[in-house]
Amino acid sequence: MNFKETHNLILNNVSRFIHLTDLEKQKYISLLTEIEVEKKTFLMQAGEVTKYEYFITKGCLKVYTLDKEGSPHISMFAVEDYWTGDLSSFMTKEPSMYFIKAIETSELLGISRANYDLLFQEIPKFERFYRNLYQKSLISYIRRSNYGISLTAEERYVEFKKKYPQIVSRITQKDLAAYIGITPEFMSKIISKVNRM
Amino acid sequence: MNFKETHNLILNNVSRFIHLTDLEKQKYISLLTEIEVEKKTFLMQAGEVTKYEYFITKGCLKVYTLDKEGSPHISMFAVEDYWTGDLSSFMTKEPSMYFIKAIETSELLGISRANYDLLFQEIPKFERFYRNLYQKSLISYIRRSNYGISLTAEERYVEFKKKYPQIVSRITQKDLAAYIGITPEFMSKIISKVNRM
DNA sequence: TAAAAGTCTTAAACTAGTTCATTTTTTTTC
DNA sequence: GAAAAAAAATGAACTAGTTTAAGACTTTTA
Repeated sequence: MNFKETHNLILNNVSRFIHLTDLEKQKYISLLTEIEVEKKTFLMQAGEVTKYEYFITKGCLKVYTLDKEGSPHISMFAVEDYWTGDLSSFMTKEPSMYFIKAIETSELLGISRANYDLLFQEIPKFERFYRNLYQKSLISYIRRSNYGISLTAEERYVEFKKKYPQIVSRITQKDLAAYIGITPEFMSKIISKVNRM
Repeated sequence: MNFKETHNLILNNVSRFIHLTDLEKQKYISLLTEIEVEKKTFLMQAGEVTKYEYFITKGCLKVYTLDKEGSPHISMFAVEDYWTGDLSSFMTKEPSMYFIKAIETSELLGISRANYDLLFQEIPKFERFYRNLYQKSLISYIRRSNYGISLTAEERYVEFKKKYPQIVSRITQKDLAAYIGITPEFMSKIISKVNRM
C-alpha cells in the first residue's frame, strides 16, 4: 500500500503507539485535511475557536499568547513530526488565547473536532494512541512547569539549547527570549556570557 | 451492588469519562491497593522508582523536588478526588526526582504498574478514561507553564487563591511560596500587600 | 540594490524578588 | 499547659532581570 510522503510521516508517528491495518490507515488518512501556511502568516489567532489539531510535516511554527502589556509569551515551537494546536479551545469550543504563526512556510495535516470524535468510533485503538501521546506531552509539561519556577533564566537557556539544538538554529533570539520568559536584551546578555565561558 | 465509601469515590471519578458495568467495577477495584500515609511522612522519596499512581480519597499531600541548593519546589498539592504520583518514573521505571509528603494524614488508592498494564487488557475502555484524564491534566499544565513565565509572583498568588481557595486554607504560606516559585519572605510581603488592598 | 524594517548589542538607571538576620506568633509535642 | 519547634513578619542590603534609549548589523521588500 502506497501513501503520499506526508501521510507516511503521520502514519509513522502513530505507529509509535499502535499498529494499524492498511484499511485503517486509509480510513485515518481520509479524516485528515492538508494545510499550508506561508511564512509570517497565522494558522490561528486569539479569539477564534480552534478548528483543528495539527501535525507538522514540514516547517516551523510558534504558539504564543500576548499578555496585557502586549508582550508575547511562546508556549511551544512546533517543527516536523510534532503535534500542536490549542487543546483547550479544541475540546471546549471556547475562544482560544493563542496565536499560531509560521516561522517558516509550513505544511500540516489537521484533524477537525468532528473527525477527531469520529476517529474513536471508527478505530477505537486511537484511544490508546492519544492516551500515550497525551501522557508523553504531560510528562514534558510537568517538567517544564517545574523548570519555570526552579531554574534561573541562564539555566533554562542552557537546558533548552542542550535539549533542542535543531530548534535553536531555526528561530530568532527574540523568540527564544519569549519562550524562556525574559526580555530580548537580557537574552542577548546571557548568550554572550555563555559563549564567553 | 455495594462498595466501600472510598471505592465509591474512585468509581465516581472514573464515571466522568466512561461507564462501567458492575462486573467491571469489581474487577477494577480488585486491581487497587489501599494505602494510608501519616501526616509529615513520605509516600515516596526522590531516588526511588515509583511503584504506584495514586488517587486521594482523604487528606492533602505535596509533590516536590529539591534543587541543587536544597530548596523545595512544589509541583502540585493533591487533595480528595485528585490523581497524583510521578508519571515519568511510573512509565519509564527510572528513579524519580520527586518527594511526596503528607500535609495531613491521608488515604489513597494506588494502582501498580503491572495492574495498570493489565487494566487495559481486561477493560479496554480504560484507554478512553486515561486519554481524557491526561488530556485534562495536560490542558492545566500547559496553562501553568505559561503562567510561570508571563505573570508576576503577585499575579500568580491571586490566580491560585481564586482557583483553589479550599487548598489555600489547608497549606502553610511557606508551601504556597514553594509552589508559586518565590521565597517565604517575599510571599509574606505579597500577602500583606494584597490584604491591604 | 537601495531603503525600510526588523534583530542584536551595549549601557545606565531601575524594580521585582532574594538573602540574611532578628523578633513575634502559631503549632507541635511531651 | 509549658517548652520546643516551626511558621510568619519585618527590614536592610543585595542581585537577577527590566526598561529605555541609541547605534550597528542583517534580512526583507519593492
